[in-house]
Amino acid sequence: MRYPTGHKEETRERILKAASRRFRSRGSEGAAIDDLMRDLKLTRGGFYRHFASKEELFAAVFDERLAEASKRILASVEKVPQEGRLAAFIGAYLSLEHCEDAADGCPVAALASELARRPARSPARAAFQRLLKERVQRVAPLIPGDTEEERAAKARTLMSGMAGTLAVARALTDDQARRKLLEDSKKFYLAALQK
Amino acid sequence: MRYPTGHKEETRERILKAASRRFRSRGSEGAAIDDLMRDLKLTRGGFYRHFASKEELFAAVFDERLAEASKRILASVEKVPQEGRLAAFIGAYLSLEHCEDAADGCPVAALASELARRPARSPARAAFQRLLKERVQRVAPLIPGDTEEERAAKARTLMSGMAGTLAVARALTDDQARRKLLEDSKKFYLAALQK
DNA sequence: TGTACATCAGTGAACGCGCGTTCACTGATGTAC
DNA sequence: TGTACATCAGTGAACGCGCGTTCACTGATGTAC
Repeated sequence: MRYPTGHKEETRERILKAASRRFRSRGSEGAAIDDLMRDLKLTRGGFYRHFASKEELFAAVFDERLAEASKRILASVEKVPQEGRLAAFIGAYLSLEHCEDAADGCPVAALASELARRPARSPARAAFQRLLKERVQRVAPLIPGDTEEERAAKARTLMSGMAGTLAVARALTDDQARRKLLEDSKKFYLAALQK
Repeated sequence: MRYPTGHKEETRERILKAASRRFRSRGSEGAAIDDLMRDLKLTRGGFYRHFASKEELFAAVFDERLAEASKRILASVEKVPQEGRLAAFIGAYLSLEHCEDAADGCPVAALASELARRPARSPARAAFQRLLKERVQRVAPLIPGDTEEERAAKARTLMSGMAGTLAVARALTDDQARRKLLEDSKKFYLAALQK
């Protein structure tokens, strides 16, 4: 069948979107191409018209799709008046909803330790580093600090730290303990970052 | 062959030790039983005289082996005079050596996000939760705070946060950026926890 | 304007490999008599 | 004390399954003439 103009690009986007959810909720090894394509009402063979390999898809997801994930949470923060933005960001990141929704949540919390096991020169890691850098630029302005460098340093610590807290919270089996860890950490980071 | 008394127990310990290293450096899916046993000069079949399944091994590793991993870093801290212990702990945890040695390092940093994907009632997650609890008890006394509950809460936030920072540092490709993240985070946590 | 051919996203069977798990077997030593 | 049998940690071939990847094929539409 010959498909309308833009059809291929559209399919590619659908694959990326579904893959970015699957990778975050199941890890890169837990997300099978067969399942992924079936969700989109396609079959496995068609996948290779869009990506040369699963690993290429993984890198593309970081490059083209996951930047958006961080934008969503930050966009909601920007509606809040300046003084409340840091609290809003921390509150949203360490919220129970974010904790329960890994598929649409932060890729750092879901995939950082997996990325560390990939070869240092892998495209996925390069894309991950770009994603982090962009985030720092967006988060740093929310943080009090005398120099831009100080704000950026604190933004990096905050983001990597909260990602760890979220990952641990997700691994806990006791719901009470999970809520408590999230709440205590919110307070801790907010107090530590406000002068 | 009939083996000397205690031989089986000894083999079991060797498997646990090797597995705990492999799981931390490669993740639970990246560590194959065949490779694991070959490292010990044994063959795959023998594995099942010690564990009913790979998943059982995974849980046993958390239960019997990884508690020790945290003891090592904390034991070195206890040689330091009381006032310097928190700084020593944070410094050791966020050290470049720990960052470069995932195999012998903190299991939370290496495996938390993977654990979150296992069924909530899995033995591995239960064992993980016990491990965390024990760590909190050991770390809390290092932290200033008026009540025991306050110290424990801060210990939980500190440990999960540093685990995230370590995981992100390991995923970075730029060595300069890695050192900087570790150093900045050390300063941040220390400043935030000292009254 | 009509006909023949080219295009190419998607299909689905098949391949190959890795890996968890099973199982009949081994053989040195312990135990029963 | 010597002999026959039981034990059981470890062996390695084999099984089965999941999954990434390949490939000959399809067929509606675009293009060349």
